[in-house]
Amino acid sequence: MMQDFNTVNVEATIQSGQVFLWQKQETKTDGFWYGVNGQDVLMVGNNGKIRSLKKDGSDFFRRNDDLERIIRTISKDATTKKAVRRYLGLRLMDQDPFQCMISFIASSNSNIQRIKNCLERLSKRFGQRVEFDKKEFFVFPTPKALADASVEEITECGAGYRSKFIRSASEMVVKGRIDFDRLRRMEYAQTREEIRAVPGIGNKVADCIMLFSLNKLEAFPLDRWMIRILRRYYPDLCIKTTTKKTTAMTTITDRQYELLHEGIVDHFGRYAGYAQQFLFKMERENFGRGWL
DNA sequence: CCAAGGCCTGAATG
DNA sequence: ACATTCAGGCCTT
Repeated sequence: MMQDFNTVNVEATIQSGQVFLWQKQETKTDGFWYGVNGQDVLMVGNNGKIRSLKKDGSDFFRRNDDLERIIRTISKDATTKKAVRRYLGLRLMDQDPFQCMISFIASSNSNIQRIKNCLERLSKRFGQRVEFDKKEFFVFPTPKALADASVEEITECGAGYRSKFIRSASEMVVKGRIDFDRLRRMEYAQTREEIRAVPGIGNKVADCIMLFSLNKLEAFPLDRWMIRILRRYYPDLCIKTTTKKTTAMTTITDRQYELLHEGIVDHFGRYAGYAQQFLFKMERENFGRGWL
């Protein structure tokens, strides 16, 4: 049977935990989405067609990826095959790196709704107001805008103890200590090392930033959910790391994270990040938690 | 290298 | 109502 690898499932993609500043607009006939991506505002129809304020020509849905090949590569077992079949059309997005970095620094020890609130308030306070489709939006703050903000002001946006991380990270970008264009061209391991030097960026956050905005498809964010999934469906992969037989032990050390990631790339291959996205989506749906 | 504790906050739970 | 728990981690002992 011939499968369609070109159609993007916009709703599933936007609601897959990769992005936070998106809103659905319902009409009588169909729906579409508006989203902030860095200094740009995007409008996406259910057909996946994008209109944007800046028309920067970026490949937001990564349409240049060879999905047929990628899916063939990651479909190494029954679990992945099932997840891929169920969510065919789910994509990784290629986000603005600065927004992505701040978003995931803000995400630690938090939840979707609160991350959204925080990022919306940051944008409204420090981002530029723009009009698009006769509607008002606040684009994401520039690195300079957040670097110039006080920690207290960032806290007022609901970032909590992460506020100082957000400001330091922004300063590092302004100073060129973090250079996204350069990181984008570098290898996974070295990129990881550099961004992990940013306060507030640990293993999981680093993998999110790399996978969602720096074109590192072997990045495989291991959060509590993914670790749970791996323990259930891929116990063999976990043997190296989890001799502990605990109940809900879903935190791992740096060393364990590294070993587990190696095992994952061995198993799924160089596009492991796509596998993560499909598995994550499936498990979240199975679990049936309110999501937005 | 590993374990434990603290951390902002607010929605969900009892 | 009110208190407590918990959430898609990270940093410091």
